[in-house]
Amino acid sequence: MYQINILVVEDEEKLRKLIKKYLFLEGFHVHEASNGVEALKIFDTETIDLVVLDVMMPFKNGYEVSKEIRKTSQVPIIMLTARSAEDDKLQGFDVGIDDYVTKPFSTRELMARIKALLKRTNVTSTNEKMQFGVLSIDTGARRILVDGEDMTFSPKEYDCLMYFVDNANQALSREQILNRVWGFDYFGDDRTVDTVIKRLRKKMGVEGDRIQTVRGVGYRFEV
Amino acid sequence: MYQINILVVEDEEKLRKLIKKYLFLEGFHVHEASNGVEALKIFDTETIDLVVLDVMMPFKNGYEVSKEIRKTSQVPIIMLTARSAEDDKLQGFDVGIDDYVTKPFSTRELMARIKALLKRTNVTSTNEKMQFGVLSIDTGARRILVDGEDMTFSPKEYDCLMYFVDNANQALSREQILNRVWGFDYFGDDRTVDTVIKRLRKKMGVEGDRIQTVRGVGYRFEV
DNA sequence: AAATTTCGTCATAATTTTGTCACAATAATT
DNA sequence: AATTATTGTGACAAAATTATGACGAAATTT
Repeated sequence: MYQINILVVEDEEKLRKLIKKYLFLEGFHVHEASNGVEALKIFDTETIDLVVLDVMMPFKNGYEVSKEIRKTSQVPIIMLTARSAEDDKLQGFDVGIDDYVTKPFSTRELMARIKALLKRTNVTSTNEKMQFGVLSIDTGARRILVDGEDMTFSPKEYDCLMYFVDNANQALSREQILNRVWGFDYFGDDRTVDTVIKRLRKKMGVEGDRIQTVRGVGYRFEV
Repeated sequence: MYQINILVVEDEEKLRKLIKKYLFLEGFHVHEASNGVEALKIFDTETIDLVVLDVMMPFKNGYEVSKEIRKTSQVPIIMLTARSAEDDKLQGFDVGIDDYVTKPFSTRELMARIKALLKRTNVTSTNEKMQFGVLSIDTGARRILVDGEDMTFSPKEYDCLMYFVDNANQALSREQILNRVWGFDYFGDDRTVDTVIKRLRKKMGVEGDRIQTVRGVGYRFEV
């Protein structure tokens, strides 16, 4: 079963570990960050389904982090606030926070809020098996069959294909692809994408031309 | 068939006998202790697979007992708490409690929790005999034959393989493996997993390449 | 207490992935 | 048709990741 990925951003280690443990017991896959910079880094490199974010943190506070995240993503965010001060909440909803939990909170409450938010945002943990012509994708196994043959896709190739599949029939610019697959702090050339596309098409065999070139823009995966 | 041994530590005799009865009906072998000192004594002399531990007990309370146990063992522990007070839980996870049941509880709930925890910690009672090519696994005897030859797997190797078998055809990240096999609070390097995989593959002989490397992620046991 | 086994880390080797470049091919524009 | 812009592709070296053997510490057994 595919696990839901939750990023916990909390500088206080003890609390972070505690939250992690509870989330783990609930079957979630947990990523940890002890500060904002680390959080953004993880967020860019991992597929995160929900973020639990402490407001009060050294260097980069919760609002700044969420503002950064919101530049590229609509991932659900739950904020942990120390006080129940209303102005905190107001400020938070402004920068796109989805829900709040006020410290001190019970873990039960936090779990309930997380589950509710996941439900609200339709995040599901399905071990999907998809089929496109002779192309079979098993996300749980992270395995792809082409014509029944097990085909090894490199991480970049796999992530790229997943991005295409998630956004089938949509023209995706090289920049979009770079942001999502490489992370927004990637500095290389636009045309790196072309090379990965080349390799993808080759490995996908006859299904390779599901990846259509959208001249002047980027590519599109057709279903 | 090998029976799972459960130690029930509860000073109130009536409740203890009740729990014992239900556990017995579920096919478990039950050891009883009415106080902490007795519990530790039994724990040292018997092979115990799981402990059900009441918090409130005269002389030595549940936390003290679990702290003692944790000095030498990672056996799963379920705590019975009188109140649902969260601070109880916080304290408990600190001393290594795996799960909680709040009084009053239904026996059905307790049984469910126990079974879930046993599953989570890979304690199995079934005298299952599995076969993967020339690899035979007898979980009851905790024995593995490779090509008919009895092969000794170290605890880590065995646990790791069991985790793989339970999650066959699933890509498992190093972190997931660490969490399950090493325990949640393990602090070492990710790549410790690699070393165990190396040893596993070697001992598994020709079946060794059932453990596939999933680049950028971890490993997958293929059936 | 001694012997044995297990375990984690490290260094190094082997392998795979990845980005870039140069040039070819193709499409769009003049 | 020629020119220009954009994309396709093979080759290659650097970078990243994984495999593996060795070693000593820790744990377990004798």
